[in-house]
Amino acid sequence: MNHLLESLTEPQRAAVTHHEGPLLVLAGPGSGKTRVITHRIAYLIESGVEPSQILALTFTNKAADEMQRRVAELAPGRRVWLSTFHRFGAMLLRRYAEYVGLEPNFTIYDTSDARQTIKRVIEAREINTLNYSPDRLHEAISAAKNKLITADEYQPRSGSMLSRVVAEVYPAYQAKLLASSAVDFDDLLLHVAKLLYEHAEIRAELDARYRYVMVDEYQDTNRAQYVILRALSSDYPNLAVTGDPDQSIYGWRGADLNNILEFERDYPSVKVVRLERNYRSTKRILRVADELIGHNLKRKRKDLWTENGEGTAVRLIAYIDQDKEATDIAEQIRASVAEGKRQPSDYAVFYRVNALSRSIEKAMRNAGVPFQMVRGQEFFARKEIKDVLAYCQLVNNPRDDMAFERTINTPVRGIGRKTIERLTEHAYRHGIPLLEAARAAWQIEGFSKGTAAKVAAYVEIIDRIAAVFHGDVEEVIGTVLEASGYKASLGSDDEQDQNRLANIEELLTDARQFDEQNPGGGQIEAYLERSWLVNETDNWDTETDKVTLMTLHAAKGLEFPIVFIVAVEDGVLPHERVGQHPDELEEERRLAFVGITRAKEELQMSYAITRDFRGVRRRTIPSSFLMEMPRNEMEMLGGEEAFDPHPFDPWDTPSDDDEGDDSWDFQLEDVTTESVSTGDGADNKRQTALGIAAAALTTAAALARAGATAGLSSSASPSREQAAAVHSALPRVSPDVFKQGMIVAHPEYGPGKIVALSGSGKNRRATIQFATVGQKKIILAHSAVRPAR
DNA sequence: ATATCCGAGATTTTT
DNA sequence: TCTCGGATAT
Repeated sequence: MNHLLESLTEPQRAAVTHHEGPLLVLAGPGSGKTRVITHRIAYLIESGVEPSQILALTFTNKAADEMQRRVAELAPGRRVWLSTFHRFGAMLLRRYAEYVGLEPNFTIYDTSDARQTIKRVIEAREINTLNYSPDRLHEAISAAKNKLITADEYQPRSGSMLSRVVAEVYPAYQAKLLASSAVDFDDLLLHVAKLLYEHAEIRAELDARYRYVMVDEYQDTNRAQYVILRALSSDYPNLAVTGDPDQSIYGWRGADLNNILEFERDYPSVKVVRLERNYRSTKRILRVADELIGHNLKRKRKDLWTENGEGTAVRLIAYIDQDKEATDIAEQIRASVAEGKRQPSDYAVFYRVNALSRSIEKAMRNAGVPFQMVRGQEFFARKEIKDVLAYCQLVNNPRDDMAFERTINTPVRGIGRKTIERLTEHAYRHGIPLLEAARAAWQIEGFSKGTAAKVAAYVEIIDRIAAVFHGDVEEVIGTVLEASGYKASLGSDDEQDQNRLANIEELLTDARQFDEQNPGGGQIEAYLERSWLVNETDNWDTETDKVTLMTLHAAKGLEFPIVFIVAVEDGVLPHERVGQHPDELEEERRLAFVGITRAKEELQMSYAITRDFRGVRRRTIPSSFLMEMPRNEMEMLGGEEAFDPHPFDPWDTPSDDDEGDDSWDFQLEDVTTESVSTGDGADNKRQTALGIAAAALTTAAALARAGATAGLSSSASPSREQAAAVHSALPRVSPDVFKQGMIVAHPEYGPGKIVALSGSGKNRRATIQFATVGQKKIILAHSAVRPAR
């Protein structure tokens, strides 16, 4: 048998040997998906397909690099085009720039550049943004672009103020980008999609050229990517995609789950391969994950299974507060490492939001456990790096006004706001880029001799850099540092300057390495492109022996022997900002699923009974997801700390009304019964612990059922009687006790959540989102509204 | 041009 | 509680 197929299972083999026609590989977590892709590439090559006819697309550089490496092992010396979608888009756009109104030397703006540009556009055109931040507007524009809605097609939705502003800003922003010969990340896809759509001959040529297209993480593709892929696999429909609808966690970035759910409809002749065998996790971990995700409606059924051992029970722990949670986790890790049973790199701690990492970090430090946090502060996004590269950017693309504005007075050379204003005005009037306006400084009205001289000196700097532009990257950057005076400006020995200097040194080192790999000079554009599209989050190293701390999103695609997921609480996971749309709740559930399935041997989920968040201590509600997990695979622990007495909570008892949703009642009974039956008389503490955990879960169930989470859950609305009953159990309080985000109860409207507050004392008013009647503005002193807990 | 003060707002972030 | 950005003061 072919050596490429030897180590594969039957379904894997079926996918690898699939030659012509569309292919959908539904790959569960840990099912060897990357192997399938890389082996298929190698297999195609071995069957005589030219490597240049194969195109493989991923979402991250990390994934692309990893695959490239593995393909190189399987098929040495045969390079296929394997890159991220965006890089592929950039490559095509450089070739076909003119078709979409760009210069081939266009600049790629990152998110902050885009935001900056939007800001400038708003100022220049004096657009009334109704207080929507540039950030918010960019998000909306980005969403539109992901949906393939161009600036001139964009229509405001009636009733949406935001969209009305966007309708004004989007075309202006897009015009600015084109005038600057720049694109944002979304344009890299949008322009390509448009290009392929509008130019049949180019589409046909590329379709034929990229005869075999493969896509990883297909569940994360957006509309633009979908259209590009369709265009490239129409005459030669050899599109092979792999993905897992259950791991789609980027819906908020425009990913359209329907792309994968409806793949079979789009390509009727598709061959579907399911990789359901998991090689990663224990049976118990897998069953917990499987049962949880089974609560999603929008999915494709998969039967996950594994030959791995049962493993230990998944732990669910209720801690008294976040510090106990953090210290206990740190202590567990410290102890196992000290005993020599484990090493730090075996562990990972996941959280829903970055803000939750604090207590964990602190505890790790105190326990002396080495750890690394994976966070998106990227090297190329640092100010000093962007400053320096902006000079190169401007020389490479003289129309790049953004780069001009960034560099004109950085380092400071006495060119102030007024001067820039005049330049901008002049440029605007003549329809020329800022750099060109600067070249005409001597002719500009209102410029003193001194001002004009300063501007001329700046232009001189740009020209000096341009003179060496065809040399090595290191030389170009070196010239920037000297000519611009940037390096000299970092002369002080305060920490920040020193730090920046060090980063710049690092940049030079990086440039030198780049030059070695790309000899011959004149490669600055390629270098810039790399700086725009490669982020240094990829520098998370698996080599060093440290505990990994990261968000659930960042965890996708990784695996660890032991995983902790913290703050599995209502409002955190699922996050409180998920809207009323059930799809968003399902995405949160998938996020939990992703987290769980990262674990190979052990998994601990935990919540804190009280948590300090944004300065306020709040009692938490355990995540409703916990109630969707199989109790019999789990071990519920309160730990010492959970035994501390806490205030009587009227909701903290199982509700005994028999109305409403059966499944909830079943869950309640289930929990209660188990908490009692588990105590076999031996371990008293344990019994109490279970009791507390169960009671907490019960509270959550009661809340969820009452709809107290105000639209978060899909549960039915409470009856009037229920609302009144709940309400009467609650104490009356002073108006000033009410806080933003607080869950409250109203005798008539039932439970609700405070979304806004104003005034104090008897003037204190609250805007409350009720589950039943929507938003109401209420004067607290005159109302019977009470805190729910 | 820089210091500092206040208020608003505070998910996730492959590119 | 913390952080970022804008506005104001020096």
